[in-house]
Amino acid sequence: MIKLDTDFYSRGNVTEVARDLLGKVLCSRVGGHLTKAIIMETEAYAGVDDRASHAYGGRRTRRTEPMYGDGGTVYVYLCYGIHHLFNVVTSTLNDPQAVLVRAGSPVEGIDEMLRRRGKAAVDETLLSGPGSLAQALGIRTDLSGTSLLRDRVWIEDQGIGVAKDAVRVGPRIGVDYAGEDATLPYRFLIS
DNA sequence: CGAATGATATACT
DNA sequence: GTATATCATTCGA
Repeated sequence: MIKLDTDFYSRGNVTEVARDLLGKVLCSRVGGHLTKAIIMETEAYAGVDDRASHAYGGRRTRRTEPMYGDGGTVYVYLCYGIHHLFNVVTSTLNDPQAVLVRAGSPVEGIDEMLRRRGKAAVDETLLSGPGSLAQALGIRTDLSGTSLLRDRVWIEDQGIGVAKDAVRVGPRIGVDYAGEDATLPYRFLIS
């Protein structure tokens, strides 16, 4: 049970980090509740050259500021007015690369996840979809800009192995507006 | 399949 | 400062 550190996040290769995050355990301690989930699906957002990224072309606003932080910074933002999307900043200062966590598998604090999601029993939709995942773990925009090296949100390596042929790669979801960059194989998921 | 939803970015006054 | 188009989605038919 090892908390991932800066070396993991700051490798400077987003797609590699996105791939390696599969099988890791995303943990949060919010409102006194501990929740943990195995990461099942990720997407890489490759900085200023990626049209799907908020930081495309070096755009820099108050919302995207955390993306320009050091590796291991948390970037949470609101989409469609409702959904909180959880991202992990990879790479180093002023190199805005990030990994979006899209889906997970519940490990701990399941009762609390159910309560936050308004569900009575675990089903496959509990942690599927970036908005749902963030909601179940209690992740909201107030966590944006915090560090994964602290104790509110972090990621552990519990030694869960992911076979190479169990990883599926494909184009990212919901980024049609990004033109050619929408077809890049930046999406990773465990089948 | 289609509507809801509200913070944010951008272009104005 | 104010207005409006936009959006890395979800849920209910």
